[in-house]
Amino acid sequence: MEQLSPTAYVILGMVSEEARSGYEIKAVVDNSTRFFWAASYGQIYPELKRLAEAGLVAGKDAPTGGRKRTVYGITADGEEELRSWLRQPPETVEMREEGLLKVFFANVLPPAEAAEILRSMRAYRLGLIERLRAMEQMTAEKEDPYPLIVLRGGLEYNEWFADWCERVEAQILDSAPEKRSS
Amino acid sequence: MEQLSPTAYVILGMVSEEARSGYEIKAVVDNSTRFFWAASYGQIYPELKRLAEAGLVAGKDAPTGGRKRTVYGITADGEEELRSWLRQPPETVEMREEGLLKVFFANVLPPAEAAEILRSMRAYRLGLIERLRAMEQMTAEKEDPYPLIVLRGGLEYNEWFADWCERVEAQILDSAPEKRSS
DNA sequence: ACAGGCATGTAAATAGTTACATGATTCG
DNA sequence: CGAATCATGTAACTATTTACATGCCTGT
Repeated sequence: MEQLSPTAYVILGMVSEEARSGYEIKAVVDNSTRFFWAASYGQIYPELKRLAEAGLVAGKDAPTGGRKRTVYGITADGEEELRSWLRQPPETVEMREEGLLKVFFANVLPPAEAAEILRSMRAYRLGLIERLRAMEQMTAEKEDPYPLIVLRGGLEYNEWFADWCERVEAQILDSAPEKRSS
Repeated sequence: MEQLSPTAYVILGMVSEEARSGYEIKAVVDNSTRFFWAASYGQIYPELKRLAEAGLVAGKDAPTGGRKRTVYGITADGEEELRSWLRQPPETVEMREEGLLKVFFANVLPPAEAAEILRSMRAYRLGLIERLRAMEQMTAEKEDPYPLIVLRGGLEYNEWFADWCERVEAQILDSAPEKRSS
């Protein structure tokens, strides 16, 4: 068996708590890990099949009312695989932040327009903070403490980022040659 | 002309400062933007061709000694395109951080092993900080202030992250049920 | 002579998103 | 009845990395 992709482990982790359908996994991911690891249907459904073939998860019919539905639970092998992955040092660390790229090249713009990039970035981070705060209550209710730890880390990160944007914006405007009235 | 990918703008930005070869672009990216926007040869060379066809960059032979070499410079159209991109609010914001994923699912591990994840993550960030610091001198020498602003932002970010790891590690070990001698 | 860096490029694989198709069920 | 949500899936596309191939030049 070739080794699994990190996205496979998201799914494995998500079904380890309780049996879930592909649809539910997507919903949970969108309300938790998506800020540092997203997953789309295009990944989830094929991956669930692969994991089932590998014997790491097991699907069973669990219709809601008359609506067809398959939930997947983790198997003993799957749990072992999950635990062994958790014990390896993390590898994938990636970031693609178009805003920083724009700041990097901002020298071709006048300072006022460069500052505008920072304002956009800050507004985006403030929006994220609101969404994360809305998720905080729900997450705090579970007995598993780790999702809350991560969520609060996300909040701190975005607060730092928003603050950085504010400081850099001020710095750009401060050092810009100003028009004097005298 | 279909719109360019953000990676195309990295290249456009990189040749806007001075004419550069694909090889040089890769080297500069690896020493600057790669922490928030990477680019590989597999992207750079084909993209340079596309940009040249679109008239946004222009290549010219610039052999070093007898060694064949093509450097690309930005055209007037290219500068216009770059500036107009810089004026749009940033769109792409992505993060894939396997460490946070592992912390998120750490409940299936005993606290001591969960703490180990944080130690790995912190060590990684400390390593990054060293590399960024090594780049700081060189970056500070240029007259364009923006790369230095971004680099220092990266330093602050990684320092925050390393500190967060330390705090969370302590928190996990603190709240773990301890063996008492009495 | 040979190692290492300069230089250009491509093929294949991997990863991931988007958009679409389909259909059932629930709620107002 | 119609809209929203539940539910599963796939095809096409886009993006990106990795690995390889090629060859020249420079310094030891």
